[in-house]
Amino acid sequence: MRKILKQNFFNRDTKIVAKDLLGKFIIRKIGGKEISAMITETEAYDGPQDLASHASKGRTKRTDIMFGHPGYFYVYLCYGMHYMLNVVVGKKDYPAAILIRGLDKAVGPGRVTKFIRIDKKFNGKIAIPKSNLCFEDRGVKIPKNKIKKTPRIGVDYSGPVWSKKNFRFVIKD
DNA sequence: ACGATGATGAAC
DNA sequence: TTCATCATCGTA
Repeated sequence: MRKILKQNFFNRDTKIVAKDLLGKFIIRKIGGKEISAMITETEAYDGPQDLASHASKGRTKRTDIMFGHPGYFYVYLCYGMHYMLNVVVGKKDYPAAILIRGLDKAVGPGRVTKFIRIDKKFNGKIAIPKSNLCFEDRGVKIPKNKIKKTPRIGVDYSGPVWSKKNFRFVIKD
């Protein structure tokens, strides 16, 4: 019996969900085949005040998805060549999302989307079992002392407060 | 160390 | 309509 993560998994505190996603598997169905990999690195983008988050610009056509219901994907193009895969968390009207930065088979957010073949068509889609992109709990538990917290990558522009927050979560080793 | 490459948001 | 900027990566 497979345990695909339900929408309520994402309707919790951003940092808790970011930590809990470590050790979970991302499932990508292409045709009859399935690609899966364990999540090893995440980053939290939490709330309208977070200057590193696109949502700090307010509600725009781009950020609208982050203000919506949890469990939806936010995918956008960065540096003109890499798609970033995020999943929206928290209750409706509270803008927050988690960036999937690394898998056991692909390290770096641009490589992640290349590896599981994500593009902007996934923006606004929901992570449910029948979707061709969702998350699964395979019973892997990551003990607390195996989780490393660090500042987020590539967000120096967000100022001394937000760029220094330990919102990045990595499995050690 | 740096260039590729395009969507976004803000200013004009 | 134009402009600076960017949640990165591969090559050097």
